[in-house]
Amino acid sequence: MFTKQELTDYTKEAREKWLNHISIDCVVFGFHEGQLKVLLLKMRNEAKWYLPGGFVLKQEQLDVAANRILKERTSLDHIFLQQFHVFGDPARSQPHTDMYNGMVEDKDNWFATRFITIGYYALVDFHNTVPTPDAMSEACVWCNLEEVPALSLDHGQILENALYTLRLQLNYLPIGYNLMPNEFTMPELQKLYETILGKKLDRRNFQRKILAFDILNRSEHPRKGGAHKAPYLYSFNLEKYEQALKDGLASGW
Amino acid sequence: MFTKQELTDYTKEAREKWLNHISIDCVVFGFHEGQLKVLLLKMRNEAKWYLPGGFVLKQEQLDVAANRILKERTSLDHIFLQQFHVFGDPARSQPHTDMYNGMVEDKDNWFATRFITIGYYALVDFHNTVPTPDAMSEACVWCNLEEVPALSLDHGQILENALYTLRLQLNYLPIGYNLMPNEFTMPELQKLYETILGKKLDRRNFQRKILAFDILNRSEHPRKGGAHKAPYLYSFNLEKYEQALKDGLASGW
DNA sequence: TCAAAAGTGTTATCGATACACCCATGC
DNA sequence: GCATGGGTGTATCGATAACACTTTTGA
Repeated sequence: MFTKQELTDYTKEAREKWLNHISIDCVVFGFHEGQLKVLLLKMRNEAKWYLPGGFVLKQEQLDVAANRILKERTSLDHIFLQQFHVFGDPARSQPHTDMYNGMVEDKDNWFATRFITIGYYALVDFHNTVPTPDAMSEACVWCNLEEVPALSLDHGQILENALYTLRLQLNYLPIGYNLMPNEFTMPELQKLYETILGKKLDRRNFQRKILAFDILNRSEHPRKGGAHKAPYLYSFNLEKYEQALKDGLASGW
Repeated sequence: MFTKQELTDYTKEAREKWLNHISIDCVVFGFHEGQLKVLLLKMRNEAKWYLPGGFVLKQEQLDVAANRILKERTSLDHIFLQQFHVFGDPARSQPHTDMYNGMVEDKDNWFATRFITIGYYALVDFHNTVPTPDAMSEACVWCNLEEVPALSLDHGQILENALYTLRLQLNYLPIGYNLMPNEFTMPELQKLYETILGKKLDRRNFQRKILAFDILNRSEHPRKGGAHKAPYLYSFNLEKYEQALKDGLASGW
C-alpha cells in the first residue's frame, strides 16, 4: 500500500494537516429494491473491508468533516448525518498499526498512533449516490446489510451500534426523507420501515400511523403504468418533517 | 492560576502523559431533598464555573478515564456513566485558550490546543458523594439544576444536552438505582422522576407503571417514625434492573 | 378528630392490533 | 374473471389517564 518513503511523507504531512488521534467513521445506509444497504470500502490488494472514514482538519467542525468525508465517497451534499458514539478502545488501532509495523519507526507512522473514532451514521438516497473509493481502497460498493462481510478493526461493532441507534431513533424521529426518492408510494415507505426494523408491519396500521405523524403530502395523481391498482404517490412535507425532527415523534414501533 | 514556568512544565508533562486534543467532561447528577443537582467546580480566583473534566491517558479506555476523573471528584467507584455526545467546535476551546494567552508560546501551552471533548453524564448517590475540587478549582459543590450559573466554555450546552439525553433515556432505561439510596419509598422515587421530567405525575399511575417494570422489591416492613401513614420501603432488584438496562423498557412517560 | 400522607381500585378513553371488504389492473 | 396489489373501515384489546375511597398517624 505504502512504500517506506511514502509512509514517512504521509505521516509528516498528516500531522500538520489533521487533528491527531481523532478519526471519523461513517455508516452510510441506503435503500434499494427492498434492501437496506451499507457503503463499504475494500482495501487495495487485501481482502479487508472497512467503513468510509477520514480525519478532521485542524480547524474543522466535526460535522463538517463528516460531511466532507462522505461527499468524497458519495458525491452527495447535505447528507443526513447523526453522530452516535465514540469508539476509543486503545486496542482498536492495533490491527491498523500492525499493517505497517516495522516499516518505519512509530514516530514516523501516522497509523501507529492511537485513534479515537467518532461514529456517524448517514442516510442517503441510493440512486443519487456515486460510490467512490479512497486512496487506500480499490472498491467502494453498496452491500446488503445481511451480507456484510467481516470488517476490519472494530468496524463491525461500529456498524452494529449504528443500526441499533437507527432503530432506536425510528421511534422518535421521522426517518425516510433521506432514504426515499422524492416521490414514493405507501407500500414502498412501509418496506423501508420493515427493512430497518427487520420485521413485517401491518399494511393498514402502518398507513394510519405514518399519516398521523402528518409529515406527508399526497399527490393528486396515482402512479400509472404498473400492474394492479395504481398506488398514490406521496412526498415528504419538508416543513413539517423538519419540525418533527426537532420536536420528536410520539410513541414507537 | 499558573505561572509562566508552571504552564510550560505542565504542558511538557501533559503532552507525554495524556492523549492530545481529547478531553472528557462529565455532567454528574445527584438527587437530594426533591431536587435534581449537578456537580460544579469553581475556578480558583475567578467567577467561572465549569463541569468536572479531565484527560485520557495514552493507553486508557475512555470509560475508564471518565470513571477515574469522577472518582477524583466524588470519591465514588463504579459510577453509572453514559457517554452521550462529542463536542468538537474548534471555537469551543477559545475561551480556555484566552485564559493563558500571551504568557507563553502556543506550542508551550497545553490549553492553547484544540480539544474535542467527550460528554458523559453520571448518576450518583448524593449522600455517598464527597465533592472534591481539582487543581484548578477552589470549590466543588452540588448545585440545584434550576440555579446553575452561566458555565465556562460550552459547558452550558453540554449540561443541556446531558439533561436532554437523560430525559430521553428515562423512556427506555430503568433509572433510579444510581440516584436513590438503598431503600426508598414510592413517593420518593416518584419525586425523582418528576424532577427529571420537570412535571407532575399521578401518584397511582406512577406506582402501577413502575411496579409493572418488575424491577423493585418491596420490603415487608414499612418505614416507621414519620408522621402520617407509614410508607412501604422498596429497593431495586439488581438482577432484574440489570436485565432491563440491557433489554430496555417498553413505552415512555 | 382532623389534616395530611400513603395504599388501593375503577372507569373512560385513546392508541395499537387484528382483521375484512372493496377497488383497480393485467393476464 | 381472477389473482394480485392497493385503498379504506371496524372491532377488540391493552395501556394510559383521570379520578375516589380507605387507612394510618401525629398533632
